[in-house]
Amino acid sequence: MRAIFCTYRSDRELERCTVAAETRARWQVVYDDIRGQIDRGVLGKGDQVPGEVFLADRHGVARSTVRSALSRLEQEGLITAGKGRLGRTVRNDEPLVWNLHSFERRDRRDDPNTGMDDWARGVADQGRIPHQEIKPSLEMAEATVAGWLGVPVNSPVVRRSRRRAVDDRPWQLSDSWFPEWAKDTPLLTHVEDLVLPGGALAYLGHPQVRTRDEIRVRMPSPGEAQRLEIPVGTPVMEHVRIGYGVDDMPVRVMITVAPGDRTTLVYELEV
Amino acid sequence: MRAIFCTYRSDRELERCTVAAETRARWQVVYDDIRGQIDRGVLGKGDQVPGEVFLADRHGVARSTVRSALSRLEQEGLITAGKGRLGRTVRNDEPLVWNLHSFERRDRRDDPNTGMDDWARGVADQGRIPHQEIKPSLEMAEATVAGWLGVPVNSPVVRRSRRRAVDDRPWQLSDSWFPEWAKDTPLLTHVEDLVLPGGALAYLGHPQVRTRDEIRVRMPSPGEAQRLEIPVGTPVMEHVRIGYGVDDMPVRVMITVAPGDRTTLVYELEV
DNA sequence: CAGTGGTCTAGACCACGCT
DNA sequence: GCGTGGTCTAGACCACTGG
Repeated sequence: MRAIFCTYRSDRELERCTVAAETRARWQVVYDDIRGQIDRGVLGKGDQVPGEVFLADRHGVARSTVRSALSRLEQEGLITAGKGRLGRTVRNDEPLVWNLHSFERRDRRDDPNTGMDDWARGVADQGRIPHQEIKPSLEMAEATVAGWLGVPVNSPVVRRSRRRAVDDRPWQLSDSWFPEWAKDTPLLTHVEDLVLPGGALAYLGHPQVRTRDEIRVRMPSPGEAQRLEIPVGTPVMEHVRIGYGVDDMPVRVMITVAPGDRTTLVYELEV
Repeated sequence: MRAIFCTYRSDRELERCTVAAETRARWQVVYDDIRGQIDRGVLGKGDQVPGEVFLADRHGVARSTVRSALSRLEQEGLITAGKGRLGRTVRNDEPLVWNLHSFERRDRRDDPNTGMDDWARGVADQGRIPHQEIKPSLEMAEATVAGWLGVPVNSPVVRRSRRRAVDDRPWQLSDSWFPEWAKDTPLLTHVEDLVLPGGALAYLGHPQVRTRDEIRVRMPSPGEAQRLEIPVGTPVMEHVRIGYGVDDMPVRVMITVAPGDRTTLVYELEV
């Protein structure tokens, strides 16, 4: 029983693990080879990963064994596969900060001059170009949304479905749901950002006085992966914000799905 | 455009699917079969997934083709693989709510009677059994931590490394880092929860008056996956809380890594 | 023991995209 | 054209676990 010491360098610390030689699979040897090169900086961000046939030859294994190793690295979000002559490359993604403490709250920064809402301003302030498409619709509330909004299932609700992009790349899918009163407001008719003094909800007489945010993380569904151009091995954040009015009833529910490799959530709180 | 009819017999029902031959890979047919059964509830949480050989036979494909489909479902966190006779099962995880608005803040709920700190109380209130091990140590600050704490690189800092478990299952890895002053306090010597009136930091004369939380999501490193018993296809949340003191200097940085399938973050905010 | 998933091989054909 | 990854086959041996 011979022991092998393998080192693994994380962002914050160096770890060491001991593995029995007999238990180490051949695909793991290939995996460690590439992973080590990435961690040590031999392979930098955006660099091309050696090809499957080359690695199979070098390690003396079958091509499918190499594919097991590379597919694991893809799952972990370290590399991404191109098509044709491109080959695989080491992933390189710049996360965007999304400040959820200030987002759509007291100190919201809608800009009537540029027509940018709070989200767009936050993106523009980071030197990126925001863009969003909005599709309003009148729908029957499904169970989940009905529960959050505190209305009966299948009662009419207004939905504003957003697809947000940054620098012409898809960034977020964000759906807002409002109770029935919203059907007589621009929330149902206006297809652009609603930039109104104090925020659209306050302007329409239904200010949010309290919010509850729930954050979950999971792998994307095939549909989400397609619409957000999410590569294999990238999780998504699911952010649900429920806004409550002065009577402590929900005035809006917003469900946002954001790719994990392009998003950092921030909350700044006073104790 | 040739159509392939494939029939699949589960224990409970016989299904038939029609697929365009040109547009759909054969592993995707198998994938859609199982995914559909999960989505429609034919396969419930905890149920056993049909075996590889069985599926290969029913769909008339090679076993490795079936494995491609099942491995994709594993990546997406829908099923999990057992060993030996167990086979694969549909995943079944109950997320635990972690309220980060109240966590370690003004309304913290440490309990001197039970010796539970704020986190443990939050878990116990949800009917689960919390447990944590703490390892304090004096270390040299790495670049990341030094930057967050606002101290020189390689200057001495106190680290309290936590491994939290719920119901005897690993739950979080949480490391707190304190500036040099902490080396003369129980923060460096006490290996249990520090339950002190108003919270340890306030009691020791360095209250947090403001915090900044950063939340990121990624796939776990191999070490994290092992220590937290994270199955394939499960992302982690990385939560960084920087606490600032009355002089607006950081008094503590806490980095928490939590498995995505067992955690829901909650922030409740007043507008 | 029988059946499960884990690993592995040595081939094969294809679509794609660069040169 | 040629090398890339995507898909697929038909075998094989192994460790593990339940009945």
